[in-house]
Amino acid sequence: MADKDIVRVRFAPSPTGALHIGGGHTALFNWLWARHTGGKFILRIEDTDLVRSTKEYEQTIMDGMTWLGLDWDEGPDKGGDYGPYRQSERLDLYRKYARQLMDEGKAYRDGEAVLFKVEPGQDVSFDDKVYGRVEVMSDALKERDSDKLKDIVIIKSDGMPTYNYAVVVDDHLMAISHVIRGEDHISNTPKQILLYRALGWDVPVFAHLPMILGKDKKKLSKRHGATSVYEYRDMGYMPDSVFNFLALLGWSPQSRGESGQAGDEIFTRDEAARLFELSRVTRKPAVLDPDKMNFINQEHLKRLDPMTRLAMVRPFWEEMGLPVRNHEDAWLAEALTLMAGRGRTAREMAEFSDYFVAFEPVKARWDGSDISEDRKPGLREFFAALFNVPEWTPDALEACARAWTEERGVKMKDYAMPLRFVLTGMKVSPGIFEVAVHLGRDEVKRRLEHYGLA
RNA sequence: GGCCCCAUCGACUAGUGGCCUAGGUCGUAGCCCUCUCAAGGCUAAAACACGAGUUCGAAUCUCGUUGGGGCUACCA
Repeated sequence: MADKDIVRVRFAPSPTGALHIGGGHTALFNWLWARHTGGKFILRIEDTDLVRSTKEYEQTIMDGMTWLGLDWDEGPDKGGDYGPYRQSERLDLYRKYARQLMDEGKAYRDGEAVLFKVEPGQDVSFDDKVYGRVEVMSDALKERDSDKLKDIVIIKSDGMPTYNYAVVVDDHLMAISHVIRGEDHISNTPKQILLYRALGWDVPVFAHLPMILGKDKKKLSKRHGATSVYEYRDMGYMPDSVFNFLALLGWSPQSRGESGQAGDEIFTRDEAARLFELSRVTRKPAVLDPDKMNFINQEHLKRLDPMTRLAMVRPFWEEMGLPVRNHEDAWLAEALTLMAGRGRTAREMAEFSDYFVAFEPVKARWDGSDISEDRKPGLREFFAALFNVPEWTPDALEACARAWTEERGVKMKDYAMPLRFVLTGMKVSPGIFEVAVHLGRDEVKRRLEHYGLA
C-alpha cells in the first residue's frame, strides 16, 4: 500500500476549554513533524465527555490553532477521507468494535458498560521515539491499593466510548502513523497497546513530549498566569513568537557547523519545519520562562516590516482610545520604526508611543509644573534656536542643540529632557530630535505653547 | 501505596566514553556608546543532584539513593 509510508499525525483536543499552552505545544510538534515529512496533520475533536464539551470551545480551539499558524489537512470543518472527525459522530464505529471484542470473548458487558478483559503476564512494552524503550507488563494495570488486575472500561454506561478505547479505534481507522502527545499519556499507552492487539491492528509509532511546567515546577495551571494562547495574543505577543517560543520547549535546532555553536534560536514556522527532528526532542519537563518569551517576541517585532508591525500595534492603540485614524498609516508605521527595540510586546509598544498618536496622553501624565519659572526663559531661548534651524532633520537639530549648549557651557541633558517631557510626557523615548522631527514643527510648537515654552 | 518517566548554569538547552579546564541562548552584573530608555558592542559570575561501580579514561554506560513529575476515573 502506497499510503503505508506517509506520515499522518493528529492533534486530538477535548473541547472543554480554550487552547491551552500545553495543547498548543503538542499541536505544534505534530504540525512540525507533518510539515517536515510532507505528511498530513489531522485535527480530531474528542468530545465524548458530554457534560464538559461544547461547540464553542471547539471553535475556540480551532481559532487558537489558526492564530498560531497551525493549519490542518483534515478535520471537522474541512472533512477528509477518514471522517467524521468528531468522536461524537463516530459512535457506531466504537460500538461495532466493542461488539467484535465481545463476540470474541475479549470484552464483556457490565451493566450498560463494556469492559475489556486484561490478561496477566503480557508484555506491553514499546519503543517510544522520544523516551526510548518503556518496559511494562500488563500485570501493572492494577486497581488502586490492591493486587487485583483492573479491566479496561471501553464503553461507558452512557454509551460513549472511553478515551483509551476511542483513541485506539480512531488512530487506527484514520491511519495515524505517529502518535505524538504529552508525556502524561505514557502511562496510558500500555492499555492502548492491549486494545490494538485484541483488535488485530498494528500499533502506530509513539512519541511522547515533555510536559510544560510553571515556575514552581508544577504542571502549568491558572495559578501560573497566562495558560491559554489567547491570553498571549491579548498581551501583545505575536503568533510567530509564541510559535517560536513553544518550539524551543523540548527541542532545539541542530547545532550548525563543526564549531559546535548553537543554531539560531529565532526562526520562522517554515524554518522550524525544515529543521525539526523528532529524534532531537528532549525528555526533561520544561519550565516556561516569561523573560525568554519576551525576548523572542521583541526579536520578531524587530524583524517585522513597518506596515505589519503597525497592524500588530494598531489594535492596542485603538483599545486605549487613541485617534489612530487621524494619521496616515505610513506615518504611524514610521513612528513605530523609531520605537525599534523599545517594548517587548505590541501592547508595550503601543503604550510607550501613545504621544505620537495624540497630545492628550502627554497632558494627562505631565502638567509641566516641575519646570520652575526661572528656568523657562532659558528653555524658550533654546527652543527658539531649534526653530531657527533651516533643515528640520534630527541631525541638524542635534547639531544645533549641541552647539547652543556648548557655547553656553551648559549640559545638553538639561535641555533635551524638558523637551522630551513636553513632547512625550515621559522620561524615556527614542532620540528626542527624531521624535520632534517626526511630530513636525507645527505639532512641536503646539505642545511647547501648551506648556508656555514657546 | 503500586506502576511508569525524568535529573547539565536561575530558565531553555548543546553534549550520545577521550574534541569538556562543559558550549550556546534568555535572564543577571559590569564596561562602552549616549539627550533618556531600549537596542547594539565587549566582559563577568553561573551547572554535569548524590553515592558506588564498569573503563586506561565518564556529564555521557550500570546499579542504588535523593529529588521532581505522570498514571492509577464509566475525564481526556
